[in-house]
Amino acid sequence: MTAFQRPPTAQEAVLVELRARILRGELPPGTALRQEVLAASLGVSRVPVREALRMLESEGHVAYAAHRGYRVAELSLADLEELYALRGLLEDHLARLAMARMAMDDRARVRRAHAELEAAEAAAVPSRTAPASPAAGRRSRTATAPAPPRGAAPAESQAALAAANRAFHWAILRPTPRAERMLTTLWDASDAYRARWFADPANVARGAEDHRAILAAVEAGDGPRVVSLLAAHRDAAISALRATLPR
Amino acid sequence: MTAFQRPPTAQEAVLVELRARILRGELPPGTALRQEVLAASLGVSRVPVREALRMLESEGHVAYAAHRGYRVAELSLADLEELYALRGLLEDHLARLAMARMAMDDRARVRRAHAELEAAEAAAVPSRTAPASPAAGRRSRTATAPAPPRGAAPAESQAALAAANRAFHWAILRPTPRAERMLTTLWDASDAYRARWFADPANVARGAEDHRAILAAVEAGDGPRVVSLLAAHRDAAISALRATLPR
DNA sequence: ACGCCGGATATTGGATCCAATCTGCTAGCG
DNA sequence: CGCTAGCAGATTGGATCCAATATCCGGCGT
Repeated sequence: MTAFQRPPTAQEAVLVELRARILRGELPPGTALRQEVLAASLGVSRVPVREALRMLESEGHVAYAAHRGYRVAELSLADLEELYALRGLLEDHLARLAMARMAMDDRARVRRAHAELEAAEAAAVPSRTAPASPAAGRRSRTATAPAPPRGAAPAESQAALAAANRAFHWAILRPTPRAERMLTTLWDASDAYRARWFADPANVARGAEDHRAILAAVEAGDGPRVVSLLAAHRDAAISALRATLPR
Repeated sequence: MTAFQRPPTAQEAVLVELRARILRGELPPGTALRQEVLAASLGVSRVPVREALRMLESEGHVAYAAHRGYRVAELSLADLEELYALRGLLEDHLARLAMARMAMDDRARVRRAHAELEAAEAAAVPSRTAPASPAAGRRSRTATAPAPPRGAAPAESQAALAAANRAFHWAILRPTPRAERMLTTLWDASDAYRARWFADPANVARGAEDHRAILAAVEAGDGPRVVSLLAAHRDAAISALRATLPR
């Protein structure tokens, strides 16, 4: 019954859709983004596309060169390291703060978020129909969506997993508005790569274990342990991501 | 001989100019930004103005409501507190890191930055021709520049002071790229208010003292002291800013 | 008298059209 | 034979025009 949350403006719609496509890993890093093509593909003129691209640039999702257009931002190794250093700094701080003031209903919220996360994790590993990636070849690096993995589930269930994962962490950290903006930026920056990583069920399973341990520590009210488990969780992620980077 | 660094695109020029006007304190927080007016005032059409405004929105300098336009962002008390909490977190970290690896020529850079800062501070307090603010009245809150303080210097010498101040802190902290983006955002958020604060020579003088003490600690290689002096410096700023806020 | 409804105006959002810039290719010259 | 100049196509940037939405104000009904 929730009437369509239709964005009141086309740019907004374009922005949301493009951001989603980038973070999901369609439109992989490096892809050139032709305004005309995107406009056609979304059924609007080039103007709202341009404005959405500008915003994506400010958000760091696309790189821009004057008169040469936009392309999906790529992640350098140095950038990855810095990203996680900053995440560590912020998340440690937030986790300590949050654990110090964690009340009963906060704990309940974390538990609920974890329940949904487990559901999403289960949904993302249903069939073993995800072998090695289908020899991606050197296809033209342009805005053609790279054919979602066969089967119905993956595309959206992975997006759901990413969302549930983030919600779980957010429930623990309870970031204040500006901190949330920063954290979102930092998480987003690696989402396109993480999408690939989450494609392997084994990785999802390992993450799930981490999450259960973290939940337990939260329930126990063991702040320092939560902090260190989160740090370990990030460390696992960073070394995994290193492998998916160009070289 | 440095040929004009003319931006290759009008949006860029508009972006830079509008941002400067906002951070300088012309276009005070809350001002409504009419696209038509800005476009005329800058000699371009509305299109580049719109795109610049979008970027300023992503940067947090202006607030946007669909179909209702843009206005210069205002700072709430809660926002101010969070701002400085995050600055503290980041700057403590960066300062510790930087002091641990500070080499001789880094120190020289800090010294140079401080010399320029002192010059800027001196230039910003030349004449005592800055009494109480001229009863601002309730003028229509629209994009009319609020008549720069009389005399030739203030407008640009204050901008120079702000720049030199930032350069000094940057020289100490040496932020990595993403950290710099974050810090810039955090500093920018209060610049419009700080502009008012810096209008009073007494405040500039107090800041100058802080800076000298900080420089001394840097030269002495006393990391912990640098960190604590920087913290005190921020504390002074935050309590000063609190006073300039709406209520 | 108060509140709701409807139209006029101003302002923003979007589409189309034109101009400026870049890329790649081809031809001409050293 | 390699390099540079310049031309053609493609793509982005900007301006003008039109549509959609919000605000403001006056009139009507209860």
